[in-house]
Amino acid sequence: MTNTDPTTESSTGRAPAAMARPTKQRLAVANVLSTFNDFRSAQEIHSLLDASGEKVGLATVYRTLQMLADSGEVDVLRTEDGEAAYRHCSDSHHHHLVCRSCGATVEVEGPTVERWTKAIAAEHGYADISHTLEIFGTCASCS
Amino acid sequence: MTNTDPTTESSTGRAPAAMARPTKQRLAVANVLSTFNDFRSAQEIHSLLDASGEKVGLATVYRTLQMLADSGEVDVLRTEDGEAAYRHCSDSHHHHLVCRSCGATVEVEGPTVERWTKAIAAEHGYADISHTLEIFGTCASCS
DNA sequence: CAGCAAGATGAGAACCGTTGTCAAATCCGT
DNA sequence: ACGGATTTGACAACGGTTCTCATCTTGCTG
Ligand SMILES: [Zn+2]
Ligand SMILES: [Zn+2]
Ligand SMILES: [Zn+2]
Ligand SMILES: [Zn+2]
Repeated sequence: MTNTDPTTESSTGRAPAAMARPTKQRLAVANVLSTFNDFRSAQEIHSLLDASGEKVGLATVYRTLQMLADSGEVDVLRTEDGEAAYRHCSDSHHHHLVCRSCGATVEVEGPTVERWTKAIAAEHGYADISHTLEIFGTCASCS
Repeated sequence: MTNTDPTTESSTGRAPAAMARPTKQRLAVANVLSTFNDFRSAQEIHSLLDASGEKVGLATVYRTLQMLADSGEVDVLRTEDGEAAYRHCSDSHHHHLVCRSCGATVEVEGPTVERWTKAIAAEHGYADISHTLEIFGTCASCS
């Protein structure tokens, strides 16, 4: 929320939501991002690029990911051990139901919990709400 | 999937709530934890100990915090930039509403989200449900 | 098309939170 | 007090992320 970016004052006015400059590398990153639906680490994404023949420096991958995250084009989350994981921003916000023993994951969503978090937050005077939610259990075939 | 826990505890039930060994250092850490209500980083906690005269090695602080977290005596969460933050925890199941800028934390709870997670999980055939949920926002005084 | 300045890139170093190492200190039951 | 097991702490090592900066590219102008 703090407006700390002095570089956005182009004479032509507000920049559109498009990528600042569609360089080969940035397109490559954006491209890999569209090949998977789960969250992957920056380094993993770098490897994917490498494996697919695209040669993009690790620093550039980080920079691009950060940039896409800032512009809201990708979702970011932190793994339990502190790594950042990225995923192309899907239109539907959802959570994960993960099997504790085999890892089987189901994507779940619903307005109930979304409403609840917003309500609770508003009730306490908090604004600009976001949340993280993971559900763990034992799946049918592991019971 | 990840089978990385060799310390298989007996399936007899809940872990005992007692601290393994109440050494001077562990008590000191547990003590500082009771002096604040928001989430603090391990290093911050180490500084607090230092400032209060208690000399506890950084490694020990990390170890103790980890241990308390594992035994459920403290809450842990990851800040946006990947650092772990700790806070003394009340015994009842609850979630946190955390201010993104000043860290002010409110414990929240309610049957709604509990019911929702159980229902969703059951709907997908998952049993023995648990969940993690954190809500982030900007508190009233930081707006 | 040549020239140019702002912007982007990448190899590697720097950073920083966290974890590992291991000798020395401490604890505890006997 | 004794001896074995546990814990501690200074410091090294690690891994993810960011910084640095010399070297390209890009987009544009004339
Ligand atoms: Zn399973
Ligand atoms: Zn949600
Ligand atoms: Zn809950
Ligand atoms: Zn605040």
